[in-house]
Amino acid sequence: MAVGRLIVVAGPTGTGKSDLALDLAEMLDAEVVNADSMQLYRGMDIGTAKIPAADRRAIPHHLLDVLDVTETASVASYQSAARAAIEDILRRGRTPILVGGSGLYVSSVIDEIDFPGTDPGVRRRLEAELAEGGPSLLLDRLRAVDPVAAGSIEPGNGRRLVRALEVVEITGRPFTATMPKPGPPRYDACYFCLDRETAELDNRLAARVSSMLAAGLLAEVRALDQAGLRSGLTASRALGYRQMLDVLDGISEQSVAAADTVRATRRFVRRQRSWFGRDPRPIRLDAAAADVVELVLAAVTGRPEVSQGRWVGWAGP
RNA sequence: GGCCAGGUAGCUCAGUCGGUACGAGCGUCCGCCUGAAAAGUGGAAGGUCGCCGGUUCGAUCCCGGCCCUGGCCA
Repeated sequence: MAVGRLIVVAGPTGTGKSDLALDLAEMLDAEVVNADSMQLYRGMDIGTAKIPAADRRAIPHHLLDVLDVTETASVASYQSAARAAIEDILRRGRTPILVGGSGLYVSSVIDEIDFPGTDPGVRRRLEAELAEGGPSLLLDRLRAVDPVAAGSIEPGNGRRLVRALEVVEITGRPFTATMPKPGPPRYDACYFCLDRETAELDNRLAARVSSMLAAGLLAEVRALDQAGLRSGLTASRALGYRQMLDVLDGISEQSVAAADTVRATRRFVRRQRSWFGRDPRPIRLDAAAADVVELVLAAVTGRPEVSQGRWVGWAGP
């Protein structure tokens, strides 16, 4: 039963998105498209909670293991790859399910966002200037060339200041520093946001980190270290990986690193909720509800039990 | 039992040579987010400064006693 539209399963990490996607995929003759910035990396398996190939129930998964840890991930390239994968799946008469917790990545697929180009040379120069003069230098410069952007970027956010200046310099046009208002999603997407009660999610996260360690996370990180993980701008910052590198360096004990990872993950969940929470479009589901799969199927096939924008299950976080 | 160090924000600790705690990091809460987004960033709430007395115009800071913690010695 293909439904001819995109299904999106987003939400904070550790809520059970990947498992739900597998269940849905089986029922809908669907294929999974990853929307998780870290599962893009080859070899980052345990720490990203990537579903092992053997457990994928023969359901095709796209955009997993497409980058080397030394490569820098980027939304722009993700956007075109993900859209291409989705369009191909639809063309073949199957159902694409976009699954992941990277808010900007999900948005890049279903929203009308055009990412202006980039120039490594310009970028490098601006970054050097940031390192030397600090953000205030760049902010002053941005004020002169693009006051609107300068007004909406936090004065201390060097990263965004660099990007804004880069865009202005290479395109000659102002930098759009605000996200577009949510409109009708592309691909007629049926958009779900999965969540769980905070206390329950906290427990799951703690348990997940312990089982990652038991499953050999440290060894995975050691192997990736040999493969150049440290030189990867994005991959080396991943939750769990950064902390395990500290263990390898003797900077912290494994137990401390584990606690740090849990804490950092909780902080991440908060940012994810802040991101997804403001989007009025998704149907919010409690992953702990016994009938999540049925609820999703009902919504996807247009039956009235589930209404857009309403919490289903519990009242929401 | 004696000696020493210490008891300040939920946690770890700064600090006040007596005048309303400029506290910090972490945690918590609330935001932002257009080519690093598991990244980057803004803000807020939290304190009877162990307890009881004394000295003083005034004590978290001085004095006495007590309680608690850690260490050392018997």
